[in-house]
Amino acid sequence: MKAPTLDPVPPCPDFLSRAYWNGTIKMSLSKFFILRVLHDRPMHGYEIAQEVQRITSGCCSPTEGTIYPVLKQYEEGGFVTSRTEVVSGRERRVYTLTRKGRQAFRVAVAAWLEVTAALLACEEVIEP
Amino acid sequence: MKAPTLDPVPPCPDFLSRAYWNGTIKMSLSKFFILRVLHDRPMHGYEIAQEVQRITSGCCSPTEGTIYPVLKQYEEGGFVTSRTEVVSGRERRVYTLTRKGRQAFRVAVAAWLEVTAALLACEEVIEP
DNA sequence: CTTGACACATCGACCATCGAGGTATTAGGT
DNA sequence: ACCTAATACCTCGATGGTCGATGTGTCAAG
Repeated sequence: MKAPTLDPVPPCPDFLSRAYWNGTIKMSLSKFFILRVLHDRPMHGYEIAQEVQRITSGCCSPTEGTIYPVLKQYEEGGFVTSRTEVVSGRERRVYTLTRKGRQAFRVAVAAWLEVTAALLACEEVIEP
Repeated sequence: MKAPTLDPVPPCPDFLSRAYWNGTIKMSLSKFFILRVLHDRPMHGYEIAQEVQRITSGCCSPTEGTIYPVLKQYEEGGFVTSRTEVVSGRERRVYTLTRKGRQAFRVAVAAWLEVTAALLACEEVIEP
């Protein structure tokens, strides 16, 4: 009841659309920006999503399907700790970045900055 | 004859290692940088790999398993054209960026530049 | 005559993300 | 009273990008 066409080799995406590039860009940034916003202050999952969207000007907006598994992974590895809070009757799980989490963030930033240099250089290539 | 351990939920990667972050960073950049190097001049697959590695200071080094499927996709969509050359007895397939390919590159650069701003801001967060 | 660089190609696996679906509570509008 | 939207959490399947292994072949150097 879905696709009559079955594509073992999917066709060409729309490389001309901004949506395509935004999509692929997101692919490695969510994990990074989750560390980024927790670096400022402890937050709960829902808040993290909004905050990431805000600081990236909407360019990067991880969904809940992304955030909660990642937070679980981070907690498993000791990069964040979590505690349960009750705010006006509602329960929420607040995540705090650990010392180890800050270290990880520093490594991530270093890695990204190197690529950023190459990225910025691309701007000049376009209109010489 | 392989893994005795079977992980439906894989454990925590090493978020402290540069290798991890380089790995995830690569995940959306190869397609981008392939356009980038072809923007300079026509190249063949092998050369593209080396050139991408060079301009990204080794940070991004797409393998052949990445490059050839991507080139095929680009050609399908009319973003590159290819012709066969024979250089000192060896055959090679040389790829040229089309007008449409240049357009796609411009869209991609615009998308990346927006994120880059948020990325650069992260540097200042670390040591206030 | 063997080794390593060049050059192309394919395949299975892995991992990050999304979107859809599910469960609850609270606040506000009518 | 009732319904809806926003808050808040969680899980699952599908999609898509990349890697590493594997295979084929040519050429140059030792």
